[in-house]
Amino acid sequence: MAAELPDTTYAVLGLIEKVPGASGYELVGVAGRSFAHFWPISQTLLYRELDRLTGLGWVAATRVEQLHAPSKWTYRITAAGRRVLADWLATPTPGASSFRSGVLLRFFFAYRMHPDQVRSLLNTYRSGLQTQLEEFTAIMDKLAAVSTPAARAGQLTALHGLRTAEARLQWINEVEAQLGQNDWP
Amino acid sequence: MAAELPDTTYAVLGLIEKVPGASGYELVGVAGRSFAHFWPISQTLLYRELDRLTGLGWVAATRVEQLHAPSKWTYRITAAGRRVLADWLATPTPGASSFRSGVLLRFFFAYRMHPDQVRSLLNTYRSGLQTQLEEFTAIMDKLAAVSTPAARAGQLTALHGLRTAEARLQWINEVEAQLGQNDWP
DNA sequence: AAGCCCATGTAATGAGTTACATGATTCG
DNA sequence: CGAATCATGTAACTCATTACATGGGCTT
Repeated sequence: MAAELPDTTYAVLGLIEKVPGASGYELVGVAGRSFAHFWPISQTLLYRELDRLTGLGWVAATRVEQLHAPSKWTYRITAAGRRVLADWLATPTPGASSFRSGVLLRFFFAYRMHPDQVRSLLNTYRSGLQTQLEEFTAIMDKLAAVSTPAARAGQLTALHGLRTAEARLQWINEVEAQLGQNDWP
Repeated sequence: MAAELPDTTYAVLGLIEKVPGASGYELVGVAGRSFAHFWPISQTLLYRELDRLTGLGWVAATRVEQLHAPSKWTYRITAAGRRVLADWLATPTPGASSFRSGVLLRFFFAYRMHPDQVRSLLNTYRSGLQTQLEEFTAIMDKLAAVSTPAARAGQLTALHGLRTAEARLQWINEVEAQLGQNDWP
């Protein structure tokens, strides 16, 4: 059995299936606007995965000359690629998820900080979450107009982010309530 | 200014301040049982950070010979270490957080899968979240008995995980309701 | 004797990032 | 002319993981 590939590889593969004939540059943009919220990747990495996928024969690259812009490579999924993508989608992998939060880490060690400092930490967190909330809401609104299955799925993943952000904003309120009662030190 | 250090370094530093005189081995255990939920680190990495921290003079290492167990190094935070820890805690870094979910990634591309397959994906997710929920609840219960500031902080970070898991379980229910109406294809 | 806990470490590899280079075209 | 967009890539680096090695003591 070949070495297991990272989920990032399949993420790019899935994106190519979803947006056929796109260039690497375009895929960077789409990735940034779609699954970046729960699976961020950098431009360099995406290009590397493109190389890997073509090497594996899971996608086919075609050179396209353009008149009013530089030439580019465009990508399409192959039959083999479609097969492995379906396999990967059907593979249950509960472990493949990671969450790292700098704010929470600080909060965990903030037990002897001044309450005001904790409050400011929470405010930083809150504004970040509020931004997320707006982003996810915007995505849902935008996709509400489209009635494709892909848009449905996108809407629901956005809803996941929305619900998560809401719950965490609620958590901040709970914590602040305790801070208010001088229940901290 | 020196190169910026990863948050992991400060995580270990904070742990040493919290558990003075612990050995590397013990710290691995404590880290796994405490902040691993929002900042997982491996054994090797923790040992590496220990080296770094002693090299920087932020912690002091002392050799301790034991009668019924192998000798060990124990660590204590220094005055300099306490200073940088306080600085780090006060530094707002909203960017330092990352979330990657294999389940969500699959869900995003699952728009042409059979509803039953999606359901099974959601069930995998649900059982993982339920496990988390129990873990966080257990932590909160255990810490409820302790009345130190550190335990308070630990309890509240556990609550963060709890609220997040609850919201996501709710999300699963929402999605399943839509699946039931054959609203998927 | 087998297996677990304590205790620390090496080696190899990989994923992912930032910073930068290049060059064309289009728009104000 | 300068800035933005399109388009791809190199280089260097670091964080982090997995797998493995070692060895003593304790327990069953």
